[in-house]
Amino acid sequence: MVSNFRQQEILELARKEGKVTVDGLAEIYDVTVQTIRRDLSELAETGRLERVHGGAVIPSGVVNIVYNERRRLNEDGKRAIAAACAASIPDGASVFMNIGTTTEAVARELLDHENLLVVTNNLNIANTLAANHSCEIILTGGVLRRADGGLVGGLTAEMVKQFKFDFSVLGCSAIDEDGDLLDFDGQEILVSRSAIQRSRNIMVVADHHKFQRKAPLTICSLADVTVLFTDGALPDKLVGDCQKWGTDIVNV
Amino acid sequence: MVSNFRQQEILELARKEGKVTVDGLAEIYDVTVQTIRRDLSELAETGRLERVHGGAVIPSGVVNIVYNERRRLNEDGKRAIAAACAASIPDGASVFMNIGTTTEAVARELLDHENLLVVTNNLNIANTLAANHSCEIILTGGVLRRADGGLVGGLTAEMVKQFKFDFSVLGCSAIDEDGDLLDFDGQEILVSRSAIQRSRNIMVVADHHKFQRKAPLTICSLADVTVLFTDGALPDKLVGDCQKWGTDIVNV
DNA sequence: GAACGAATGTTCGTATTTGTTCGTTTTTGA
DNA sequence: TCAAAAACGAACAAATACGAACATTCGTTC
Repeated sequence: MVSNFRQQEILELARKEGKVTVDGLAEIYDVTVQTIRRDLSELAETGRLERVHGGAVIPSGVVNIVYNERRRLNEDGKRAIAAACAASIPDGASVFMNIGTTTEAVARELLDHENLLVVTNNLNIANTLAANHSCEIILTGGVLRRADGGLVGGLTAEMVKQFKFDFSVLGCSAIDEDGDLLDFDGQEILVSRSAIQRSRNIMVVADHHKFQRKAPLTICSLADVTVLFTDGALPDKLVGDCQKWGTDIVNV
Repeated sequence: MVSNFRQQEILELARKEGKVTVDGLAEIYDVTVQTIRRDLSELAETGRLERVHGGAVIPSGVVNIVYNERRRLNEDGKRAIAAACAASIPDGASVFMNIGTTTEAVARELLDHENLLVVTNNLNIANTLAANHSCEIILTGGVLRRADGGLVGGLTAEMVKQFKFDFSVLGCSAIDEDGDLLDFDGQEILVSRSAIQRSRNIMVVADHHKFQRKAPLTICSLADVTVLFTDGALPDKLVGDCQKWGTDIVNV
């Protein structure tokens, strides 16, 4: 589904060479760089190429473009949240981590921890933490979802139930004003709930955007959570509720 | 997600050479060392490289050095075997693939196939085939073994039993003169056997070195196999046996 | 042949990347 | 252990690439 003959050829060229340049293509086809940019933008939008400064390369890896963009959203905030969360996980702990860009940030901050046991349904986290040699990594089985590197399917929740964790590090799609953790994905909710059941400490990582979003399904309430790590002010009412519930809030 | 051409190539170079130097790269790309430092910093930040004074090395990641060397052993032979094997797998097939450098080579040859369903306990295969967008990938759960990117543990075999495959693509540690497929790892044997039970066609990929090696545990006999793909002459006796058993031999 | 739409070219303000400089940190070798 | 050399990263300026908006060209349709 390319909108012109150039795009088809650009794709072939990129596959053969591994990359294409804006200037090079402009010369080949004798058009302006702007036209080539339009072609590359379209190809990148549909995920066929990955745009880089000066040209484009073949897309690599598990995860699609949208997710990568989401990963960049409030990157610094997520890193700060992740650092705080990682700091409160001691060496030797057993940890569950679910799907999400913020939990992935936590994984990166855990690279220097020692003797962790990490169970996850997130392929990206497994790939990241593989660099930490003292960390035992257990992947749940499931269908690989390219959208976010998640492993989904009925068996995942069952597998999680076999463990007992010191910590669950959970991300979610949204948190509403009542303090309910929300998500879009029904199966992922089952996984998160199983993890909550089997964990001594529930850590939720959520940047301030999550308080402005909505999602249809409830994972649990902040009342069930041990600590919430975030990077923005919560509504006053929620702060009060958390105090009542005994839910700690760490605001980085 | 790389932000420029260099980074992509730096990664490839690092994977090939095991390391890259700041000065060397600056010379190759005819840019200042500062620019290279920025590239390496970015790659290190996302965990793709590990920064060292004067350059960078590949992170001690999913797969250890020994395995990488094994992967290079008879690389061309394995690719030829893999190409033949992939050629006899039709689009739309359901396939199981186990741990092993040769099965990984098959995965690379399957990148252009369409609508495959691939079940595997090999993280490397999942990462490779993720680039094939029309391929559904199912990972078995299990403990990540860094030695070879395998997912091992009691649950893997159970999970495999839930499927029915058109093809199993199996590697093994050795094949002895009686035609028995051998392996070092007890759990992996259980996985392979489960796959064999549940597959309409068993394809074994094994380069000629496998006929000179020994391993303690038996997976099954070549009599149970549909096709053997290899790149060297088999002992005459074994050729005769295979004819008797109805096991095809494809010698590339 | 006039009206239209798609593709491309042109212009311009913005964003990103790169080179340069300089003070600090790490490595090396005595 | 100490000093020189090398490598490093931060900060700033220059060069380059970028995308949006608008103009132009060319083929179609009425």
